[in-house]
Amino acid sequence: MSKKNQILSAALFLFSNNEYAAVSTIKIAQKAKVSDALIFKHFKNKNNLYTVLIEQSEKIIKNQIDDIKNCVDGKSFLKKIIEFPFDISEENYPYFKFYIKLKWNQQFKTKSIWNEVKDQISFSLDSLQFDDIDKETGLLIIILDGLLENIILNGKISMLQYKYFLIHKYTL
Amino acid sequence: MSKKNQILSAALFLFSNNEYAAVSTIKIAQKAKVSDALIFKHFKNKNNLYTVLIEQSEKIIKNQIDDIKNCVDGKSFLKKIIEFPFDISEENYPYFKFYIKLKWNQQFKTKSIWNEVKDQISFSLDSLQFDDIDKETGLLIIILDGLLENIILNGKISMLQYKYFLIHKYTL
Amino acid sequence: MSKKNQILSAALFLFSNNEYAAVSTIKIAQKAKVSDALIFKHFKNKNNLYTVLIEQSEKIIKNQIDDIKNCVDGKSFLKKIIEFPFDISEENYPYFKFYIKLKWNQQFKTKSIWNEVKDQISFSLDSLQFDDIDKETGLLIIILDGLLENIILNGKISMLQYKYFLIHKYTL
Amino acid sequence: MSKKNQILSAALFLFSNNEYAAVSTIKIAQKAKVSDALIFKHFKNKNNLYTVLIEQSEKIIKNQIDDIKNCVDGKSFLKKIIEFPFDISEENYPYFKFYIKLKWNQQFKTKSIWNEVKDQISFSLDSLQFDDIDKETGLLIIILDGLLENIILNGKISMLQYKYFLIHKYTL
DNA sequence: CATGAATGAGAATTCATTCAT
DNA sequence: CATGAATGAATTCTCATTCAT
Repeated sequence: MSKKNQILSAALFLFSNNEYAAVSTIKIAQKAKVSDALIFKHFKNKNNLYTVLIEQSEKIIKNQIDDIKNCVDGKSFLKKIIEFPFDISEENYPYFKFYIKLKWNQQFKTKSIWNEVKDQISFSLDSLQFDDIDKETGLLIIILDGLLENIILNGKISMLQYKYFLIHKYTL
Repeated sequence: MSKKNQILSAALFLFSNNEYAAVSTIKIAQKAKVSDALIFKHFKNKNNLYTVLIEQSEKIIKNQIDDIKNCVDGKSFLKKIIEFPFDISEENYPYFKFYIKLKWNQQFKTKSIWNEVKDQISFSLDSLQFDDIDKETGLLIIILDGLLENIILNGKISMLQYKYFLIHKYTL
Repeated sequence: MSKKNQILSAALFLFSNNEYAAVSTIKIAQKAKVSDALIFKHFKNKNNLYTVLIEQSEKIIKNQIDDIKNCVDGKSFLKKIIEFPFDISEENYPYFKFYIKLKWNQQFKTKSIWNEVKDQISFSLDSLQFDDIDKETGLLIIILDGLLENIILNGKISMLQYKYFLIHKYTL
Repeated sequence: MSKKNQILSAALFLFSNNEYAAVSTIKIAQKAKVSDALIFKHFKNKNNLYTVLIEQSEKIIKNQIDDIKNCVDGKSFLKKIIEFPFDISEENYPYFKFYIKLKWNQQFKTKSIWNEVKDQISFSLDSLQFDDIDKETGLLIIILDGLLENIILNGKISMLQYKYFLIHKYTL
């Protein structure tokens, strides 16, 4: 792994578990086994490193979401989307944790993770004869958000029951 | 308002909108129109001030929840609990924002806001002939959590539609 | 004991065991079981309290020395002066400790404890047929200083042997 | 001189003339013509800088003492040891002043400067037919301590007379 | 590409002191 | 006489960042 990637990886881990201000560049450098000056060779400043991580996370999350977008059938798409929070590889947890936590930070405007699939969710729910598609869509997103957050924070085991429960509830 | 309360109030506002480390005691003092030394007369240190705010928030949130606990009828209780996030007085938003955000902080173990009413939710759902009470309860709590978080972060207006939608969905 | 004396007593104890700057007025007040504001009612400022203690110590030490000055006989006076460091009441140790330590503090010019009896020492040594009275006097004072300092710092027990040794050495 | 040594040197000078707490890191930095942050790059904290100085002083004092230890003849060794306080190079005064003053500080246990030569003093006094070697040794050390302290605090000039006086007294 | 040395700005905290009561 | 509330100044220490090598 290149030193730049060592820095990114260390920073991601630290930022995902700690506040921005609580993660000093020195700590990042130490965790990355790199001199602290090197951080400023690769990134304009701490904030820029943070921004790069945001972009990286966005990209990785988007990629994961894209994997289920090609599902044309409504039922199987909904099943996929409900399973999504449970199927995230644990090595990607930091990206999600980091990104989701961002919503509490006023300075960064982040988009909802589900933005890209919102329409497809609506479409699928429609095909399943749901009324009030907009609200059903919004509700499902709220649920997905909750599942994901719980999994990221506490692990997937305790949440697994809800996967089957929801699949059954939506008759998928 | 006593100077101690000025400090608490300023700190709550700042902490609810910013990271712990990003809120300096000087900023708190300035917002509270008080010398920063005074903070340390009233609180052992910054962390103690933070802890006091956690306890205060816990108490205030608990009080609000308690207000709906005396509702004996299942249907009206569920209605109340769904309306709860929408009925929070805006002046209490900082307490909720502050407290809910805490879940991202590893050092502080916080309880779920709904802990105190979880049993009553189960009981009420049972009385409404729901199957799989445990999971229905968990799901509803996930939804409530999502509603609350959205309201706290973005205001209640955009979420209002979900209040009526859920009341209707649960046939209350 | 008056509160003023409580302050003086607490301050003496603390100053005798710690540096000036390491003894905060708050600690003095706590030890004296008094509010810290009271210190400034009785003393203009911390430095003044310190100065008062210097004067007090000087007086007490002078009083103790005076007790042996009335000894007219050379031999018995020398015996008395050698015994002096061993005869100090332990409750007066703080005064001595406090005062002797002062010599390391550039801002305060303190006189030697033996100043008042220097002439009498010379006189007594002369009566015992010593040559080079001035230097013998200076040497004895160096020895007395050393004894006293050791006793104050480590207790008298380990030094007791030197009392008899010196009395014998000076054939008293 | 390296900046680290500038810091050590400035700190030694300041600490040897002032209390620990009265020597701020800023003053050290100013005297060393260095930013105060640099102090904390080279030393974990102020206390660590102090500790390093203690070790340095111990080493330097030990080295000076070692220089006279190789004197095998009793008489000439005693002469050397009596001359020792007068032969200290003035540029080393701060080390001695700093180290000797330490005995008033409860937190630091320091050894007597003469520890390393105590046996040799006993041995030499024995060879000169003194009785009660132990006490004679102790007494001489008290005298040496007194001489050294006076020299360090007030300069050697006024004490010089005692050098010749003692050499004569011990018939060296 | 990589680092060690260096620093200015800012953080939390302590302290001596004042003042109203 | 005694205290609680309040503060400005100072202190130790951390941090993001720069620069020479």
